[in-house]
Parts: sequence; structure tokens; C-alpha cells
Amino acid sequence: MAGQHTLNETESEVASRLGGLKLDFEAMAVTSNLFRAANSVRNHLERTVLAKADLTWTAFVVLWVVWIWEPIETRGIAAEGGFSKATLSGVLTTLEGRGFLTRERSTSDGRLVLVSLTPAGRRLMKKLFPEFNAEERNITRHITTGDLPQAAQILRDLISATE
Amino acid sequence: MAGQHTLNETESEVASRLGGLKLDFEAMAVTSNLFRAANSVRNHLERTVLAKADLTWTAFVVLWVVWIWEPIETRGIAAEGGFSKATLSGVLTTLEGRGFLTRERSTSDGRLVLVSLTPAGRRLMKKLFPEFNAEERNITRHITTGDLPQAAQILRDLISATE
DNA sequence: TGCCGATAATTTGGGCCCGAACGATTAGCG
DNA sequence: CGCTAATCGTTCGGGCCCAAATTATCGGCA
Repeated sequence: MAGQHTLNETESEVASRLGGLKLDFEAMAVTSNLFRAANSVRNHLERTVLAKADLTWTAFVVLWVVWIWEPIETRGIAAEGGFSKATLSGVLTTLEGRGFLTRERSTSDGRLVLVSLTPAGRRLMKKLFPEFNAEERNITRHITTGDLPQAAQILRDLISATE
Repeated sequence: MAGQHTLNETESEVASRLGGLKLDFEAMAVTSNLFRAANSVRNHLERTVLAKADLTWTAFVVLWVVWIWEPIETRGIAAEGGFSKATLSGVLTTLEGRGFLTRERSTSDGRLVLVSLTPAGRRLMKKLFPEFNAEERNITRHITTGDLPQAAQILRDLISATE
């Protein structure tokens, strides 16, 4: 939203369309930049690290969550990854078809499905995750305003304000 | 990714799967929280403000960009909104079908398409945007660590590191 | 003038995304 | 024990998302 135009240009244009209405331009800048940043980082990591393994962002997150917490229930993956169970079902089918994970119905509770990585899935993550983290480090290294922990805290504030 | 488990739990699980490998957990926390925050804010705004107008986040962004800069070329909307032209084409067709905007081929350059809001589109934005901004303010009001301009700056640092 | 490379928007194909509806299973309460 | 409400995962429908291929147009150069 705050793309090629400067913030001031945008502000004056918005103001002219709303007359005397009071707007919070700082709040606008935060949400606008939040989305540009998230998409930009996502696309960057998909192109630099994930493309060689032909993985989407979401598929990688699913593999990562399962890798850390296996065996884990479907609902747990969705909660941990931050997407709906409907979305997850499709992604699990894709990754299962590619031989990276398995689904298994729980014996103690017939409603639950337990997900685990296959050896191929574990091999993939053991190779891919260090590369992924190196690129994460590369990106966040450029944060000059404030420090990393503070950046993470501000983002957590946004999460808790909306969840 | 840093969902129901604490950061320390996740760290020790990750470490146990990678042995002695050096990882940057602060960088992990930043990118992880960046996505949770973006999705959380997006879902929140879609449910609280956008649902009553039956608009998705992306559709709203498109309307907003056109509202501010009309008449604007397709490529300009995509750049300003931060998505691909392929994505935009579909969304424009949706919004055109609902009578919120119009497409018109440029007379000076037959390759370009100029997009403008209809009166209905302008009425919608004039009513919706103040509500949207009020909710943005509501969300960002909870940022206690550091101030809003610093938050926006950190996000811009992330964008410039990846674009 | 006629061609050719560059540019703009759209279409295509495959995948992600969510809410709502659905079928299966379980827990709890009388 | 039997019934009902809750829970879990999946499916369905509609929409978003991008890279690559496609169609149309333009600019420049011989």
C-alpha cells in the first residue's frame, strides 16, 4: 500500500478524499508495512531457499511443525502453523503424496489423525532448515532500528491484539 | 510457528534435531512472528470490518489503491498493492462484476488499461475506510514496546532487505 | 514502411485459503 | 445403557495467488 509513492503523498491524497475526517496515519503505516514485509519476506524465502525443493511456504511450515513435534495431531499443526484445518487437509494430502509425511488414525481416539515425517521428510528438513535459517538471519541482519528482540515483541503485541 | 508452545520449548526441540548446528533463534522468532502477526491482523480486519461489505482483504486493498490514485493503470495497482498482475486481473474482474470499478483501455497507449471507481465504489470506500482505519488504530494501540513509527521502520527494514 | 524486440494485460494450470456443511467418533449426563 | 451435544478431520464451493504462456500493442531502427 505504501509502494512507490511516499507516505506524505498518500496522506494528502487520502485526506483530500475524506475532507475533515480524523485518520490515524501511523496506524495505517504499521498495518500497510506489516503486509508488505510479510509478503516480501515470504516471496524472498520461497525463491531463494524453498524453490530448489519445490516447496511452498505453507508446505514448509507444515513440515517444520511436524518435524519438531511429531507425532502431532492435525488440529495441533493448524494451530501451530496459523492456518485453518481446511487448508491443512489439502497441504497434508500434497505432502503425503510426495512421500514426506504419513497420516495415521489414533488408536486411543478414533477422531484424531496423527502425522509423522517419513525418513525422506526428515532428511529434507535436516538439509533445508539450516539453509532457511541462514537466510532468515541474512534478512533480519538489516534491522537497524532497535534490536531483534524488540521487533519480535512488537509483532507479538499485534498478535495478541487480534487473536 | 511459535504458537501454543513457548519459544524455549521450541528451541530445545529444534536444537535436539540439529545437534551442534548453529542457529539464529532471534531471526527465527522475527520471521515467525511476522507471519503470525500479518495473518492475525488480516483475519481480524476481514471479520470485523470487511465482512459486512463482503470484501476480502485483497479486494479492499485494490479498491483503496484505485480510490486514492484513480485513474490508475493495472501495473500501478499491482505494484502499489504488492501482488502480481495475474492475481490482480482476477480480482478486478470480480470487483467490476460487482459494480465497484470500471476498466477502460487507454487512448494514448493501447496496451494500458485504466481503472477507476464507480460512484458506488466511491460511496463504499467513503463509508468503509474510516471504519477500517478506526480498527487499525484499535489494533496498534496495544503496541507498548517502542512506538509506532519505530515499528513501521523495522518493517520497512525487512522490506528493503528482501525486495 | 516493415520488421523485431520490448512491454502490458490476460489466460491457464496448479496450489493455497477459508467458512460452512458433512460423516464419524466420543464424552457426558440422566 | 442410551441419547445428545461436542469434537475431529475432510470435503465442497468460491476466491486468491503466482509463474509461464498468450495476445495485443508500441517503439525504434534500417
